[in-house]
Amino acid sequence: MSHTPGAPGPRQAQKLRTRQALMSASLELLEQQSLSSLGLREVARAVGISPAGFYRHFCGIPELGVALVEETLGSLRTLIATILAETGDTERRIAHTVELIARHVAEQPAYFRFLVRERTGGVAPVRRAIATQLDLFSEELTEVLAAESELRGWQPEDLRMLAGMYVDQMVMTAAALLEAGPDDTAETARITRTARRRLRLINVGSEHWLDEGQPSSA
Amino acid sequence: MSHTPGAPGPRQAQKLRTRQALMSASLELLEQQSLSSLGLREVARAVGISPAGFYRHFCGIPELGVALVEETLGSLRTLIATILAETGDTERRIAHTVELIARHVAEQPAYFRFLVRERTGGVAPVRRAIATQLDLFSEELTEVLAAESELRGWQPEDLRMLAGMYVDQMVMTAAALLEAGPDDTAETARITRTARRRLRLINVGSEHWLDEGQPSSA
DNA sequence: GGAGTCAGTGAACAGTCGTACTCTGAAAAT
DNA sequence: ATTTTCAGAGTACGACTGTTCACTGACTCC
Repeated sequence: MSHTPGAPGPRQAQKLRTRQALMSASLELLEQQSLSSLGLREVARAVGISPAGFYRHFCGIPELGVALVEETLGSLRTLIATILAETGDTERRIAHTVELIARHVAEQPAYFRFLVRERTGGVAPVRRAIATQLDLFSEELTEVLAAESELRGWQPEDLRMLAGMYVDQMVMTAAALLEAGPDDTAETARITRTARRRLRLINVGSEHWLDEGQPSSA
Repeated sequence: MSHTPGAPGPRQAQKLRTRQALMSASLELLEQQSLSSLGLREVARAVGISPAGFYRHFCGIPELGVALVEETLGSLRTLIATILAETGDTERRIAHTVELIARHVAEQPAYFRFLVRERTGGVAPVRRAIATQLDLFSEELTEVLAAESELRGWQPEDLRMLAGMYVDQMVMTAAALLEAGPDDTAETARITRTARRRLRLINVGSEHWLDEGQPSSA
């Protein structure tokens, strides 16, 4: 019988396992190419199933790409939450955030490579999925910033602008770290150093944002 | 005879013409896909030459991509020079710069699409070529900023950091405008508005950069 | 325990791909 | 005027592509 809906059963368990295999194999293959040139057969071959079997999981490569977005950004969810919950003085927060990103990029390069590459890649549905997820992240950050005492009196639009800058800054930092590679420790140090300074500059700017009369129509 | 080295002659003139045709056809094809999935035959077919004829101009798609980087960023050279030579008060400079970018993106979407997409794309030589060109642009901007009276006393490294932020900001603005499409005037207006605010925030930050003791080792 | 579901197989389809080869004909060099 | 150069055509090659189809066999449900 096994009326427990939580228990997947050997059938669906195996299906989920190959589905996961398809996705992780794709991530590996995508380190050297981009999604729009990834072949359906190529992926199927990598996991050892026939090309037709691929269709049992995804109706095509674009759909697999969208699924990869969900998984990838889901896996970064804890990283994001950690960054959002960051407290303490600004300098520490910046240093900790950059270090967190650097560590995650070093540990899971494929995830970030996929996101950074396909964010502007040639597959529209995937591009949209990534944009949606990043917008969601940006919204969460906006709410965190709204609770910040230093940002009291900010207009909601400006808060969103600031959050967007932080998000884009993190993505660009990840991209730069990926380009350097994990072995180039000197370049990695240079990138994280610059990333900290950029965040610091944004922070300084936000501290004096209300000093000048910000035109509400500009 | 025609010993004038400047005169191309009908022979080389025709070769240059088909070479140019190959490149512009590629740019069109690349609006819907990325370079790593662009086919040699596909390009040859688009300009009406045989696949073998392609090799008379490029030894492969990656080489064509690198040539595209040169042409694309060469074509943006005047835009960049205009931005660099910008004078006047900050607010005007920001508004003018953003407007310049928006106009160029609307007029030559394919150029920017190619740069934005392949900047993080799957073809390493092209990625490196774009990075080199953008670094060059960043260096030029650094020198312009060094002459700025408001930035007197800045360390060279901080100037490079600031220039890099401006450059990345422009690239991201172009990317956002491309994603919106030229018809969505409301979204376009929203993007340029946000872009102006971002530049303004960076500017405010740079005005107060030296206020706080900037740790030289952070 | 018998019927149905369904992940995965294997073969076949019509294409496309990159590359290599010889050949042509007009421009260039002598 | 004759020879050389060379952009491009044409052909052929083997390999790879996405998609469809009927099929198998282990699981699920009643």
